[in-house]
Amino acid sequence: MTEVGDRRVRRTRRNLAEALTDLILERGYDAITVQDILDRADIGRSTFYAHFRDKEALLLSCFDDLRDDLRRDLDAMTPGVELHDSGQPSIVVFAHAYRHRRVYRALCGRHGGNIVYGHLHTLLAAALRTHLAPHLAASGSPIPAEAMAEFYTSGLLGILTWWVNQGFPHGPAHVAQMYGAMANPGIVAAIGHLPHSDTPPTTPSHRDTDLPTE
Amino acid sequence: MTEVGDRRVRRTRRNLAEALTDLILERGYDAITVQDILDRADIGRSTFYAHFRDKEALLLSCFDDLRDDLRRDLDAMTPGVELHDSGQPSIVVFAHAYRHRRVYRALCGRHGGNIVYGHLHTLLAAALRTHLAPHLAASGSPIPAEAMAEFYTSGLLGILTWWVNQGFPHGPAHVAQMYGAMANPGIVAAIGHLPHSDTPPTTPSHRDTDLPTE
DNA sequence: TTCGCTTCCGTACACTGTGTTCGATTATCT
DNA sequence: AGATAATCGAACACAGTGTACGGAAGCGAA
Repeated sequence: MTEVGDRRVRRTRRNLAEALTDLILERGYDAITVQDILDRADIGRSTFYAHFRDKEALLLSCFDDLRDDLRRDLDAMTPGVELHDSGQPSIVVFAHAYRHRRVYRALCGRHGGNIVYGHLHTLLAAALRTHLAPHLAASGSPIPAEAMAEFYTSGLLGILTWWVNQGFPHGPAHVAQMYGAMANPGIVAAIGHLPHSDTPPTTPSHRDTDLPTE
Repeated sequence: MTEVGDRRVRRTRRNLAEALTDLILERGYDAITVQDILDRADIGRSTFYAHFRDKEALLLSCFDDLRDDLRRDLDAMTPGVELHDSGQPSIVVFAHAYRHRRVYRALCGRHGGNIVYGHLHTLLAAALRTHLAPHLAASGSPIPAEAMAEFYTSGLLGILTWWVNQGFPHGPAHVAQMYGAMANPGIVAAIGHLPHSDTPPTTPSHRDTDLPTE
């Protein structure tokens, strides 16, 4: 498709992405027409279709940047080990969301529609499955790995969207700890232990290294 | 609007509902046009709009019947007590889904779209909040009730949709037990105990009262 | 059965939004 | 400065939506 060397191309894509996220936050994704985006971004109709097939392609393009970023952070974790009591994958996700608050508000909030949610769900489920699989295999748990990944992925996304929709209270570390307090006991029960956990996850209280609320 | 005493009305609504769920299972909700429903149901265009404002209204009408049924089942539980280790609200939901497999497959499966999911989420979150609130108040947990309801609702819906999309393996009791095995340890950790639980939920093995797979 | 009422049908229509085409114009890179 | 490539804008065909209305037919009750 179009290359990224040209300044005009960068300007066009940047304007379109910004217009889309703006409009999502104002009216919600479903209520937006292509013409709305064009007017807001001050971009010609034919130009838009030279870059994206439709509205959804633009949305996914916006999401892909975030997605690649997040995947890099997730892949940076050592799989199978270093599951602290706060939950390794979750803290990465929450920190990432906090770092890109505005985009998360648009894409993962109440107005974002289900498209992004589905893709994010797939991404996180794969990451969780990778982290859980070795432990599950060793413990002989009767619960299928897919079901576990499904449960904890949905729970994580539930807390994430709740956090986003509330306007990011409490800072990422605190939210990650809340998630860990609810998720880890179940994981311990299924696996039998939690690698590298010196403190029992049943009583999370002090040790709060939070950033101030936005 | 239209009354329900007339045989023609019942026939129209029944045909429309059946056509919709059929088409959802075949192509997915988003790919369906009103005209498609009309052709399948053999109903005139103007007749459709005499009953429903649009496609979504028809979908919600289908969902409302289920919703009322499920809510009755949920309200039949004594709030605050009788939380077995399998998880009271969850077993009700899973049993209800199993009883209405076909509709759940259409409305809550991969093809159902996000509309139903959102409404079901709201309903279940309210039910869970009702069940958890008294225990949370007594235990002084640092986790806000909204966050807990969000987490366990999302997890429940995650397992539910996974179960639905897999074609209902394992029977409702078994799935409810899986959910309980993952969810209850976290609830115990937050609340401090689980009312009326004589057996620890950490090792769910025998005691399977399942129905055979469909 | 017949009467009155309601629903249903079918067509036609206005309208909104989509995605494409193409020649003219303008910005960018080298 | 000149070749290249992106943008613009207007026009177009198309699909789907929701409404209006007159005639036909089914329904419940007497």
